[in-house]
Amino acid sequence: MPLRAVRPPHETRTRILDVAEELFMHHGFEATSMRMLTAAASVNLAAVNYHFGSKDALVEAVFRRRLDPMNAERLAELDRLEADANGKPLAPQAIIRAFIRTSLKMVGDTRAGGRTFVRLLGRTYTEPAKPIRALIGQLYAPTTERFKAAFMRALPHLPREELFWRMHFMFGTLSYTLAATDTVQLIAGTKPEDRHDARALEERLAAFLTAGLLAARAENAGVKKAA
Amino acid sequence: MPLRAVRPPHETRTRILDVAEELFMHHGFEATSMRMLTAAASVNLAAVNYHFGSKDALVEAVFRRRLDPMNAERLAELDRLEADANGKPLAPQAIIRAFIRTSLKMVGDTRAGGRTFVRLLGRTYTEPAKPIRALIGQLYAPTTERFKAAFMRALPHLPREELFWRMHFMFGTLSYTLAATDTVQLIAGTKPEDRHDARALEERLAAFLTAGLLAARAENAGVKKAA
DNA sequence: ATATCGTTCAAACGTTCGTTTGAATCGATT
DNA sequence: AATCGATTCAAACGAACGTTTGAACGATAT
Repeated sequence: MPLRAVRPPHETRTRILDVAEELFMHHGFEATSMRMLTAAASVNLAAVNYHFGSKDALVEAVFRRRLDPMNAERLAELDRLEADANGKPLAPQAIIRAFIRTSLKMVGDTRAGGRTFVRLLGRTYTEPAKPIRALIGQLYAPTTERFKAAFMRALPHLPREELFWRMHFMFGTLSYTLAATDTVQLIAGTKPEDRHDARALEERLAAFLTAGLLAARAENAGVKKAA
Repeated sequence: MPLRAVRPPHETRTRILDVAEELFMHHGFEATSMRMLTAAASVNLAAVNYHFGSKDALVEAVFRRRLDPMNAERLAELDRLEADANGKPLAPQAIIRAFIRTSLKMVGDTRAGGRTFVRLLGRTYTEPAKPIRALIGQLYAPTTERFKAAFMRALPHLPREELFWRMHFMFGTLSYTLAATDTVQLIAGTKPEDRHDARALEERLAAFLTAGLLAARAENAGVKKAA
């Protein structure tokens, strides 16, 4: 007779979420079938539909579980910075660090599965499946608005349009870094143990992004024109 | 009696490639079925397997068709710069422009479908499907090696490890920009007509990337420490 | 003990997938 | 006009997909 394991409440739910996070990251949403997912989680095939309703709803649940706390933490860090500043504009790099630190912290966090998620997230920004992107945009909107406002106060002389683009670039660099850090090795040469060191990565990224954000507007001075 | 259209040689092949590029971009690889693909291309369901062998082989063909000329053009531009420089190291921004210009030119090119491809490409870097990524890395390897060498000559005092990371960041910014320019609007505010202006985009990107590449190594000077 | 509620289970549902098949049709060559 | 290789066609293949079903189960409360 088969043993039925005694499980704490919601054990099945969270195990499905954990495994889904992992498999979605490694194979993508579509390529992850309910059968391989439930098998890997050691739950019955029908468990996903019972607990979440559908596969799509599971995808949404995977994102919601992590994204809300993440953005809350980002906003809390920004709140703290602004409280300390007593109404003065913040240093641009401090804002940048407040934004990227939360993500990078999770890169180093192998145990809780945060690393898997943050990679999944970085990849999903550029994914075509529309309802997922819409959800993410919606969950992110309040956070990006707050950071946009902080940057505008910190850089009053930078034209808004230019700021929007540079935020776009910064966001791209971050999400690509999160998504591709150990899947893409187009530029070989980085030491593997280095790639997951959140502290070192924050330094590198903060330096790069701050310089980019504060860059002088482009002119062709000193650049030999090609063609 | 049904008319059979008279087609130039390889018409079917190229039409499949064009439609595949488009559909892969909009829905992803897995979500694009052979049936919708062949229907959109107005060819028989069996045509893909006849001309390409399998769906995977079609994906590979889609990338090969565009990637080889793209990288050839990049290398030609770098060759030209180096010939003009007479052995002197190049200006970093000139190298950056040589790399990004080819991609950005295609963003503006709606007619030939280059824009669709370059978005597809940008997205695929972070995709999990392994054989595709391996193929792209392999097709890109000679190009990135040449550019890496050019950067090393241009920036002899930048530690190699730091250079590798910054190339990684630059690459990420570019590919995210290509992939997400009109699919993600996390940072609202950019004028839509602006997003496809290759010339303006090159200026913005070149300014951002050059500053990032040349950034001073990170120290915490002037940054109020949080926590 | 019995009823109840949330959960798990094996089995099956209809649909869609990528691929294969063998005949029909085309244009070019004898 | 007959032949031949290349291409297109309609139809079918087995496999895998997400989801549904109804019974079995376990713990808790009556």
